Amino acid sequence: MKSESLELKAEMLKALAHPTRLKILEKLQDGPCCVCKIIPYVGGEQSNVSHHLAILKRAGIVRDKKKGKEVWYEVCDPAVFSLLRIINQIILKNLKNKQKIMEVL
Amino acid sequence: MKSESLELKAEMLKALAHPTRLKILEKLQDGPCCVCKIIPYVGGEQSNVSHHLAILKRAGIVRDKKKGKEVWYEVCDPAVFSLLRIINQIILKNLKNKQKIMEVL
DNA sequence: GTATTATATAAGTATATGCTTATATTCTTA
DNA sequence: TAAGAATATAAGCATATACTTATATAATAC
Repeated sequence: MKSESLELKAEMLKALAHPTRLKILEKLQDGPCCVCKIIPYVGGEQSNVSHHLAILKRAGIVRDKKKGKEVWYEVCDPAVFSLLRIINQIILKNLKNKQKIMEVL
Repeated sequence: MKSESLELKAEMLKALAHPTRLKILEKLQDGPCCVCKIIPYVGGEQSNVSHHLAILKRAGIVRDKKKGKEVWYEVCDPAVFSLLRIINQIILKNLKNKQKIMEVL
């Protein structure tokens, strides 16, 4: 992969780097979901959620499908959940290390 | 993990979500490295690189160690590289899917 | 055709982020 | 002690991001 791929990587990471968007992905982990269900799950304004969904879609993380008045979203590549699990591990390890340092002091 | 962990996750992802910082991590993949080596590798102003290193450090992604006038940085948890590999996969898959769609059109 | 529903998009505003220039701090050497 | 090297931090400014309110668009029902 070429050096401009750093830009692509940064773009995708930036698309993931927001609690509301992570919350959306949390919901989509169970499978495709209608916006009408995502909004109450996530909380916040409809337009805000819609905007966050657009960011995820533009980044290629989710895709949408219209069904009548409804729009359903699903994750494009489940590998994104593996990624989030690694983040979990790193954070847990960080917290444990911080605890250890506190015990030494 | 509790729901405030979404904030922690977003924070860490945000710390990763910049091409300069990804470039730094690329350098640190080979092992600990002095700032004096990171700066020319990454390019850009010394102060800018220093600032990016501070962001990575604050996020718990890297740690530093002073050696005389020099400061050496290393990655705290190599799992971050696994994370970056997954990002690679996702992006590659996206590009391939885009290619397929182009062929259909 | 009108009204309602579901959702995307626009516009405005506050805050965050990123880069550059300048400066501060620490360490080493002569 | 002064000078130079290495790096962190401050300040200023431009741009990006995030949220709210308002509006546009498409689908459905009557």
